[in-house]
Amino acid sequence: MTANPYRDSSGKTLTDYERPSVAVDTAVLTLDDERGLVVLEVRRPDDGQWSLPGTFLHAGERLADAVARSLKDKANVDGLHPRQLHVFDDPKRDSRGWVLSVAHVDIVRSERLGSRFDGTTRLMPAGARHRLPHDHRKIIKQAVDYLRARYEGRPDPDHLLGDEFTILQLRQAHEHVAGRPLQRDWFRRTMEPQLIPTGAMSSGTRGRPAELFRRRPPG
Amino acid sequence: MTANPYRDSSGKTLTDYERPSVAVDTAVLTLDDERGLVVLEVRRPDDGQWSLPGTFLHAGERLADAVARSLKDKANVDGLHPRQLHVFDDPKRDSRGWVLSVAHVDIVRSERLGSRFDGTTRLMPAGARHRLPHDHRKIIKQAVDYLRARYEGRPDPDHLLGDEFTILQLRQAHEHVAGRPLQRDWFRRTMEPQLIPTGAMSSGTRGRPAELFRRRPPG
DNA sequence: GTAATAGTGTCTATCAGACATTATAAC
DNA sequence: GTTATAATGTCTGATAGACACTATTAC
Repeated sequence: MTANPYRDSSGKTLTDYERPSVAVDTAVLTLDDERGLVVLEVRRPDDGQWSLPGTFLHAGERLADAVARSLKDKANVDGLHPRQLHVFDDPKRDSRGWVLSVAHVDIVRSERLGSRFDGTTRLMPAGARHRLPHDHRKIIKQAVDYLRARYEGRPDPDHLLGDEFTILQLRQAHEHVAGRPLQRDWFRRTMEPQLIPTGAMSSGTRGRPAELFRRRPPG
Repeated sequence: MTANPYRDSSGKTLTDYERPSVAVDTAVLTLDDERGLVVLEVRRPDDGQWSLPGTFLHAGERLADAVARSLKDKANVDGLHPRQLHVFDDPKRDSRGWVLSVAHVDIVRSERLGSRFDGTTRLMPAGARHRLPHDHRKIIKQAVDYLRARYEGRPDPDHLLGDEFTILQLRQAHEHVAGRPLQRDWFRRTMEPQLIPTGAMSSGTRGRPAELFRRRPPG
């Protein structure tokens, strides 16, 4: 028996199967000085419901490209590098039909969201218990869990800070991600081996100026 | 404006979009006394190629159900509880067309694979570098990484052993998953608080009989 | 008896956590 | 000078890792 690339092993062609629509939904997080971790939400034009930005996958499109497109179209945000979290596959989860949704996460400097639309986007605390459609609350929880694990022990892997920063700035970013205060001495001692001092000093601060560091390239 | 549940925000209906086929592929792992972690492979009837068992998602089907169906049909194995790993989404990854594949992992006692088909299934070491289609090597690597993280510090969470076992049996199972020897004293001391002694003893062994334990219910 | 494995005791090096001290800026 | 923050030093309690010793079986 020769292989027919357009048939699977049961002999059916691909189009013999009904196929699901595939969507992407993305939790875009950033830090807010007062509120800590906040998540980007967009208002749907049809029913006014706030939700995570998402879209249907277009023909032949990569998931990451669909995420980028949805963020550009619905929030006017670009340049992100989303990572997959989970596929939500309950056939009844979307009233519009059979829709699989691949949840994604990314976190960016808040300035990267400066271009976002005014009236149709907002930033809400990641822990807020307000109304969201479908599985979006679960997505946010998974996104936060993912980031907390990712940030443990590594100096700001997603560049929430610029290339140079003081250890205080680094610790405050990590505390916002972790959602709890971190021990000052221990934080410095675990991070410093992974940093390179620049020699330059911070200025305009209250007490003794702090040294500026940059991330040590892994390896 | 009222919401139309059968249109998305751009006004297209769901059927206006081309949809991908969605497949599942599963790395089913078990322990082999000699070879350590081994993975279940099936031979495709059309071209004789060995690969991870997989199938296309049927209309309205859950991913976990498709995994269960593929394992029953292609390997005569059932009763598994697969977990998602990753979606492979390269539009050109499958020569038969546009196919997204959701990779899954599970690990079971080897007796659970006792019913598997003779000529069309085999167990191969998870680290073997033999030829596999598509992204199946990546799936196995992710599966092993997932299980190693899952087994760290917890006594056999996926019940590779029965309800009762000695600490030696437990350590050997963990060593096979970890792919390296584990320290005897430390292993006992971290595991024992998570175990309940049954009072019964192992018998028929070489040296002093070992006490049998069962897992302590979490909490 | 010997060999083999189970289980326990103890020492050490490491490290998270806490606290104290010194250094250097703004005011 | 005082106040605030940075940076460093030191102590302590917990624990991974190593080793030794005792206990109990098969042979």
